[in-house]
Amino acid sequence: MSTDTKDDRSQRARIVKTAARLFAERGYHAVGMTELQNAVQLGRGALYHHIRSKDDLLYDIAREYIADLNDLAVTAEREADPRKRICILGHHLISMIASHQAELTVCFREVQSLTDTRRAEVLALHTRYERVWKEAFIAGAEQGLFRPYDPVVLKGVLGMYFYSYLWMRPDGSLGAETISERFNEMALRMLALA
Amino acid sequence: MSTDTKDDRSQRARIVKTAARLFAERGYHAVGMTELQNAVQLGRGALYHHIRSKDDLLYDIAREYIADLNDLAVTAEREADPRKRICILGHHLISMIASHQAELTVCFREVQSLTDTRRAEVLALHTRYERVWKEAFIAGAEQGLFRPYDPVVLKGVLGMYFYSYLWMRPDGSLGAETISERFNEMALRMLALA
DNA sequence: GTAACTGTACCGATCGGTCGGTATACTACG
DNA sequence: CGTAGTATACCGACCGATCGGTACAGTTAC
Repeated sequence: MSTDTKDDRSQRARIVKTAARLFAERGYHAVGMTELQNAVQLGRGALYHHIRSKDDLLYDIAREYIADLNDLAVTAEREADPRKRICILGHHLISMIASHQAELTVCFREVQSLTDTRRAEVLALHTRYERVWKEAFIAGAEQGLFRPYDPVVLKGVLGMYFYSYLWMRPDGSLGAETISERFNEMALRMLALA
Repeated sequence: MSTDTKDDRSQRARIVKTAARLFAERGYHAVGMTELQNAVQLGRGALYHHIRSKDDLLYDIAREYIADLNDLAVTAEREADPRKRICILGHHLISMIASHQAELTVCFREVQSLTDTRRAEVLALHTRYERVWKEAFIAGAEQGLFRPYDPVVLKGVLGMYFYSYLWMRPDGSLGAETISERFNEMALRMLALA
């Protein structure tokens, strides 16, 4: 009784979290609804009482976390110094990956599994996020702090950060702080004038 | 008649190539054998005359291309100068991704879809490949050319290169030469002594 | 009562894979 | 020459299992 007033929302959150973990571990199409229902210890009917469809589950995960990343990016844009802005963006990104690795793994790796319309929507959010980085690079170049803007440099820097979702371990000896500090330093090296 | 002597091997190669493309585009589990048989314009029986199973198809692709990468890495190890060795490794990696993007996408993204034994085997090849890079970093550090070895730097550099399988476009304006040259320069910056 | 929550039995569709059988080409034997 | 034998390439029907999703009755909380 005491634990039952929050049921609906908390059950749904539990389902989404578990789904994200399973999708990240084994891939969206490899995970069946039977497997998910066993993981959350719910019958088929109960499971579908809380969610609309498997596709919606994926959509919700992929959309929410790239949207969160964009929200953080907006706050970074207030920083005028391009170097500091890069560091804030990098710190936010690594922190998000560290604290929501499964969800961001789904976000990065399973976009292709979304239906056409939804994939386009989520990809637009990815593009928007990348644009914030790009504009920081351009601002730095215009102020004479960075080398002239080069899309290859942008992709390289983003690759360095993004790829961490594949190797970072939440219980590993390397904390998010350590990683983001070193990555930020490397990013600034990559951007520095020759 | 005139085209039929080479059938078996070339048909199989065609199937593997098509499968790699489909797996890269939509994911291993999302691609059905019916879709593959339509793509190669063969009946079900004919398809299974050339391959043993869907899993074998994935295994063959994932194994062959990471093995090729390792073969190239072995030749790079002959280079004594760590800086040049990095450049050779980077050039080979980007060239391989550019020329076999679909296969390497499968190789990087679909390892998880392999059965346990095979996944372990392929992952061992990935580890071996990464070790070649690591040893180049360590050699450079020992010779006083690079900063002391740091696993975060290794992951960052590898992320920069690897991530290109997601954004590189074979018909794009950026050639493999351009990309690897700039990435190599950035990698050396990341490794340079402070 | 009623509205939220849950389990079970079930649906059509699709999954990877196998089956018996056919067409064609090459070889061997007379 | 003919013809029987063998191997390869191929087809489409079909298999049991599982897929995502639904219907509905039962239970619980207020």
